[in-house]
Amino acid sequence: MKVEKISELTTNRMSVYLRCLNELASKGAKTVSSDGLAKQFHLNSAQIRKDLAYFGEFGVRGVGYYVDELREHLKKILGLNTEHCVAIIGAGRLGTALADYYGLTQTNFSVAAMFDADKNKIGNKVGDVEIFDIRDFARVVKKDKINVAVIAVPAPFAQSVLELITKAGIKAVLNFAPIPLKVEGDVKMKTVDLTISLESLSYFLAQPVNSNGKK
Amino acid sequence: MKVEKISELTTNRMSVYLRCLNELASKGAKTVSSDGLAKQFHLNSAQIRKDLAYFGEFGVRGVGYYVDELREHLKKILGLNTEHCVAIIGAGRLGTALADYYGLTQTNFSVAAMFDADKNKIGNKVGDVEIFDIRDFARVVKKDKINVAVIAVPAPFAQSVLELITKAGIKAVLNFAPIPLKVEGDVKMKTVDLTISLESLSYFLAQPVNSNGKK
DNA sequence: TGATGTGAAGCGGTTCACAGCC
DNA sequence: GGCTGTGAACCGCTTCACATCA
Repeated sequence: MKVEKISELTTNRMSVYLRCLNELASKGAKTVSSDGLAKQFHLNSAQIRKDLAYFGEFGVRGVGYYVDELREHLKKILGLNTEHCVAIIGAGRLGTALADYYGLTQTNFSVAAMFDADKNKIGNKVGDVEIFDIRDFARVVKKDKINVAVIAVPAPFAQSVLELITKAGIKAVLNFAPIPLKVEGDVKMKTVDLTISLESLSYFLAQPVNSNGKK
Repeated sequence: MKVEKISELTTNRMSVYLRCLNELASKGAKTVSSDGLAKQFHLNSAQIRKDLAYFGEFGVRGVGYYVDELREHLKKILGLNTEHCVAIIGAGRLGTALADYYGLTQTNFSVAAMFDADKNKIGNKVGDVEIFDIRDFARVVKKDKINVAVIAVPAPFAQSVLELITKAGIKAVLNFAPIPLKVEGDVKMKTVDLTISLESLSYFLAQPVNSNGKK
């Protein structure tokens, strides 16, 4: 185990490993080797070992990893042993879909509040989640101990929403607005940009295919 | 201009550049330098030049790039000069939200059909888009000339849906199922995994913050 | 023997720095 | 003078290969 900076690529994979282990556990597996994991889930065994080794020596030589034990380690590493309270800013189609999506599938994240500027939406509920006036953002964040924000507003409003989020002291942001945003200070933002994904697929479709069927 | 393999990171950025140029054009800019682009949108000027140079010599030394001209080049490179027909598989919350999302914002993509296995949903419409029986997939794909598929079904069904898509001859897939999928043959798949994004944010939140406010 | 943990090699992408051109 | 296009340097991630240990 080394004390060095962990790359985001590694933390992303940690999340994948946890998912794989959950599946193995549900099938009753007690131990698994890095090679076994790699084969089943199309991963690279050396990478699995290296990623895990950043955080500790979880394996047993000649045996592999104990599934349940490693799951617990991963949950702790990923901070999934504590509950996260999520605010969704933007109660349009995307925002409301996300409200349900997280609520249903993610046990460690719960959507505590939604926000919008549209008077017709304020006060309504999406499932159990109330839509608040965006002007009450800081107050509600504080009251409900919200520590994750999701930006689901149209692109032109995204930067100012991000600043609002930053001012409220939230450190983790998931952004769906298709626009480069400037992040200030000690805030982590992840952007999910569907336009980029689609246009990149479009690029692929526009390429001539070789005779062997590969690019 | 070199003849070499273009990385996906580059094509992703091409999409970003196009967006930036669209914004500049709407503000009436006629020319822009790589440095100007970089400064305004928090990019790297050398990378912009290098990315563009993979596809041609679009710039003029001492001047920069002509905005409208470069936009046209980028659209053509990204295959955005032709219409793409999209099928969404899974008419749940996410699928229906996406149906509207694309229809509203993306001019070169149009959602032609949705699919589900739930008899109660089949025949209904989301906006203008009809929900078909998943068993009619191949037929509808052929009839409507669908060339992009979106997987918005629960994880356990995703692999078999992907195989259905592949069999129907579709080459571009956008996957929202949080699970590693095995892609066969000449198919390009992009995965948008919200669980990974969230858990990676959770990891960040779990880290101790240094006194200088940086990691 | 079998699988981990890890130094070293390999590879790909980013950034630098400058020659070349308008 | 200003900005592009690009070889070279740099950097970080991935993969290999093996010493190490149960």
